[in-house]
Order: sequence, then structure tokens, then C-alpha cells
Amino acid sequence: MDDTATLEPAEVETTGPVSRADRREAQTARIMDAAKKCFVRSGFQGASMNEICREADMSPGALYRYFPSKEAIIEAIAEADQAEDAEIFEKMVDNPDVIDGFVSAAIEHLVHVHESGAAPLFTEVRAEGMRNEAVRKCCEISMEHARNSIRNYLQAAIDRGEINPRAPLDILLPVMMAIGEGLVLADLPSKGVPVEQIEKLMRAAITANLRPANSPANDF
Amino acid sequence: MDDTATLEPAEVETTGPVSRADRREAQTARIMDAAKKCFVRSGFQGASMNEICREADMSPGALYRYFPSKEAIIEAIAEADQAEDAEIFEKMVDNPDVIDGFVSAAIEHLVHVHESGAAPLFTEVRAEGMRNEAVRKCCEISMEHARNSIRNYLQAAIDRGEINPRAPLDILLPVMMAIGEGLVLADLPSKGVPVEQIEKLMRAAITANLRPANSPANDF
DNA sequence: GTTGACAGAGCGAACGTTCATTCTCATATA
DNA sequence: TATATGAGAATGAACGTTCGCTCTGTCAAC
Repeated sequence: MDDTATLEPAEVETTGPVSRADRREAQTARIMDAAKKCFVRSGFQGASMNEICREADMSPGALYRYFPSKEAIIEAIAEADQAEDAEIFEKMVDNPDVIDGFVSAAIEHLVHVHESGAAPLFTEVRAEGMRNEAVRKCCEISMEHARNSIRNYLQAAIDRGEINPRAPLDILLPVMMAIGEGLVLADLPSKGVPVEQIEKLMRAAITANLRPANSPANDF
Repeated sequence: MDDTATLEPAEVETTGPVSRADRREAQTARIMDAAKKCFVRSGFQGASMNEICREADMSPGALYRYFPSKEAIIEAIAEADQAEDAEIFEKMVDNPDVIDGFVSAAIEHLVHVHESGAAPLFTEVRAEGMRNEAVRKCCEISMEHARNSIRNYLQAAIDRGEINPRAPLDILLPVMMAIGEGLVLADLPSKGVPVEQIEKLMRAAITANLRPANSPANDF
């Protein structure tokens, strides 16, 4: 009836053999995909291993060959989730316009979370991070990674005299990231708010706090 | 050893008797307080009824006289939590300066969540709302309540010609609320960011989007 | 004022179920 | 044959909830 997963040994690619390592990787990914669905549906604690096995079309015995525990699956997902996000803010440095660079990165993140339907998972990871030490660590590391990328980016712009932030970076960064995270978690596009509008308002908010010095006529 | 709760029939107040209804109310509150602690510690699904009973210093049999199920406790807490928040935005209308009114309300909310240590519970409620219909409804109702309060407040200011928002209210409100929620959930004061600084940056962001017409010299 | 029936409150063992995990055994690959 | 992979029944612990019971305070009847 379902059979949604790519499982059959042949037919998927024309290649028949598939090395041991490749199969292991594919199976691991299959479990993580299934687990994500279950976690979104039922939460980390609410999803049972049986539910995940059913979703992955796999027996418990098989699953436990790839992950030693439920906890390990949660951690792997949290890690993958956060690693994905970190990338976005690294591309930011290529944009010479610091405000456009930051806003574009944030919006790209927002669109990515929206389109992949990851907002519930994101929320779940956040909640789990409040009590699960491993998940918290993982979140903090990726957060700090992003924060450092942004900090360097903004500091360079400050040094060039392009912006004159309303507060020291130690204050500004956490606030800007909290604002961004709020916008991402709310998943407004799914509620009918167009991305372009979100971007416009966000840009105004960020501009007001970064205060570009040489900007051609701020219109407010 | 602990005996933290107000349980003893006498001694708490000079009044000895304590009516049946009063005791019921007190016990209900005691259970909800204990449950909150457990939910923060272990999550809605991770906290067991036994854990809650232990925290409330009460047997399961006794607890089930007050709540028919674990689900019912969760709903009661979510409801109380959200009802508390709604109040803050109703007092907002008393402030004639619309930007100050909005920002002050948001900051008051933020401080309240920070001081009551409610951020983890808030996060938990959000996550549970993603899958529990009753909790979702409860969140949406209180959200809409707050949104309506703010909408009326801003619309009046628009009609008076005091502000000229950068976008229609249908767009502006969800964005502003998402920003506010992000700031509340991040609980920045607990990470060393002073409230006054958050307020300053938030005020700039909001001002940039509401665009007060008669404001004496915008400094950006 | 005493008595006795009654209702609400509370207790904690016990229930059936479900959980994460393990074990045993079969199959497929090399 | 040797080894990695898989299935699925089995396991014991923990879960939410229920049950039968006791205790305590209230109040009408006398």
C-alpha cells in the first residue's frame, strides 16, 4: 500500500552490486527519515520504537543494528538538523552588502524550514534541548557557530565604517538571532503571509538596529 | 521533610474550618504546580503520573479525584498559561503612545516569563500544540485574543494618523508577534542580556515598521 | 451532647498495556 | 563456510489508570 521508501536492492539505480558501506548508509538514512516523520507526528517521547520500525518498514532487530538506542536516533537527527542550518550562514560572507547578506540568509533559512516542513521538528528539538543534555549541547554548538559567522561578518562591516549598530555585538547578536528564530518557528508562510512581506519587515527591523552609515537616504 | 504546600487544615490562615470548595481549589492548584515542575523537568510525555504524585506528595488515587487523566492536567496548565499572557495585552490600550504601549507590553510579557522561569514550559506547550488538538486550540484562541487586542490598538492609532505601518495589519501583526515570541522564548535575560537593551533594540525594530508620523526626530 | 449514617478525600496495591531493548534463529552475501 | 543482516517473539520494567478500602469531618435524629 505505502512502500514509499527506497529499499529494493536493484531497480533504484541501474547499479546492482551496492557496497556494504553504501547499504549501511542508506539504511541509516532510511531510519532517520522514518524517525523524523514519527517525531513530528508524536514527539520524541511519544513516538515508540515500534512506530519508527513500522514507518521504516523494518524489524526492531534490524533497526537496532544501526542505532544502539532511541536516544541515539534523537541525537543523530538533532545533529543533522542543526548542521544543515549552519551552512546557510556561512554563505552569507559572500554578500558585500551586510544588511542584505544577513537578511537574505535569515530568509533563506526561513524558506528552507518552511518548504521542508521542519518547523514542528525544530520546535520539538528546542523543547527536548531544555532537558536532554546531549541535544542541548548540539543546539548550542550550532548556535554558537552561526553566531560567530554573523559576528565576524558584522564586525568587518563595522570596521569598514559601513554600519553603526545600536548596541554592542554581544547584545545585538542574541537579540537578532532570537528575532530570526521567532520568525522561523512561526512558519508564517504556512499561514498565508508572503515571504516577500516578511523580508520587507525584517529588513526594516534589522536596518533600524544596524544603522548603515553610507546608505542612500533611509526612507524612515 | 519538604511539606512545601499549603495543606494542613489549620495554621495556614487563622481560619480553622476551610470550606470544601476552598480545599478542592487548593488541592487542584497544588497538583498543577507539581505537574508544571515535572513537565519542565521531563516533558509532557516524559513525566509520569507517579512523578507528579510524588512531587505533589499525593497518592495516585487522590490525584485522580481532581483530574480525570494526565491529558486533562496538560490542558489545564496550557489554558492557565495562555490566559495569563492574554491579560498583559489588554492593559496595553491604556497607554496613549502606541509604540511605547506595544513595546512595554511585550517587554512586560518577556520579563514575566523570565522571572517565573516559564520559558521551558512555554516551549513545551508550543511543541505539544503541534500534535495535541486541545492544546493547539487553546494556544490559538489566546493568540487570536492577543492579536485582536493589538489590532484594535494599532488601527485606532492609524485612524488618528499617528502611525503609517510599513505593511497591512494582516501582515504586520503576525510578523510582530513572531518577533515578540522569539524574544520571549529565547529568555535572553537568563543569558546575561539586560532587559533595557532588549527593549531598546525591540523599540527600534518596531518603530521602523510602524513609522510614527508625528514623532519628534527619528534618530535613524 | 451524643450517636450513627453518609460523603468526600485519600491511600497504595494491582490491572492490563505498552515500552525499549534483547535473544534466537533464519537468510543472504562473499 | 564465515559473516553481516534481518525477522519477530520474548523480556522485564514502567506506564496510566482503577479498585477496594480506610479515614475524617458533617449533620440529622434523638
